Amino acid sequence: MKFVNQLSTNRKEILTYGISMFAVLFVLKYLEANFIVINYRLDFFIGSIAILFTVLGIWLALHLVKPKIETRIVEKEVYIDSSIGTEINQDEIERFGLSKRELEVLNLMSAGLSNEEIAEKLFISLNTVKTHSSNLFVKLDVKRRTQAVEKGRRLNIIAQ
Amino acid sequence: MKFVNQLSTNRKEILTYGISMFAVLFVLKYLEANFIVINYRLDFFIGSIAILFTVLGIWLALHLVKPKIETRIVEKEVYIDSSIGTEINQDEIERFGLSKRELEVLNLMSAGLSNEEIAEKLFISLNTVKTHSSNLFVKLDVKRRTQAVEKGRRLNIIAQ
DNA sequence: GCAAAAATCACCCGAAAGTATGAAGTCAAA
DNA sequence: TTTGACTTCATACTTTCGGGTGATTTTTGC
Repeated sequence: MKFVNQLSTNRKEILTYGISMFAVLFVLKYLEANFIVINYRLDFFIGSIAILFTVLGIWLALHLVKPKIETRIVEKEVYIDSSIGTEINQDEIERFGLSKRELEVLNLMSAGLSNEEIAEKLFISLNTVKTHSSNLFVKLDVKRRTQAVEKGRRLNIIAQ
Repeated sequence: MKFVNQLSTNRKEILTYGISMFAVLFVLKYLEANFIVINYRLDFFIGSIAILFTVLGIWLALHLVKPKIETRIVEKEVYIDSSIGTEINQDEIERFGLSKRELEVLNLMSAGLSNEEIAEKLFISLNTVKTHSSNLFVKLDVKRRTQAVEKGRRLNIIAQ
């Protein structure tokens, strides 16, 4: 199928889906055995199933599709001062051993986003953002996000 | 729901989905009327419906999700005078009606200080710092200190 | 193929930040 | 003189941040 190559092999998602599907089918079997729904309103019943699994499919797709963009260190304008270079200092990034994700988090931090907003933007959970930022603080040897931003800006790690 | 805002209002897709859904339900009604499938293998039947609508849901999601805009790293080099960039914009300060104290707090914030540290530095209580920062956020129309710092920097309100 | 690094997520807990509200003193301008 | 902006502080409350820990999965380099 067309979308197969767009899907990642996230087993947890698939497992969750499988379990929910079996759970629903199990309930159906129960209902069938007890003649509660089946002889009463089959069309309504089928409709519910359809809607339910449509939602499930949508959920599945949205969680399995890999977000296309990974890195977006966007620099609309690079202001170049005649004396001081405003380019991003790759050496400093390596010196502090910052990962790609940590750098993304740092940049979004400097844009004033909360952890929650960063999580939404990067399609990851709030906890993960916390982990990244926590590691970032250790690596940069700072205590707060404002300090991290300040240091990152000073070292030209952040897109100005 | 969470994914709603990720969806575009593509009416053609929705229409197609609606039509297919009704078509399937129509077929079901036919089968029901003719007692072909219903009494035979309901579980298999339901399973098919589930799979069918799951696929439909996946298809729907994949076609409704807004294509992520690929952001290119366009480096537009803008040469500027070193004097202009570092000058504090007094007009902007007045435009937002920032007081002297609020400005001090903002500057210390941008240096990465905590409210506690700002309080010590300015010889005022923590509560007062909170009041100043709170008023500052209202005036700058921001929600967080990081946002305030970002905006302040962008408007050249903060000493670089 | 396997070990290391990176990325993901969860839970708990305390600290810091931020909101809301009220109040009181200073000081300049109307 | 009184009005209004500024500064100061407090209490109570909610939200967000950050530390610590542990775990799984994915990616990557050898």
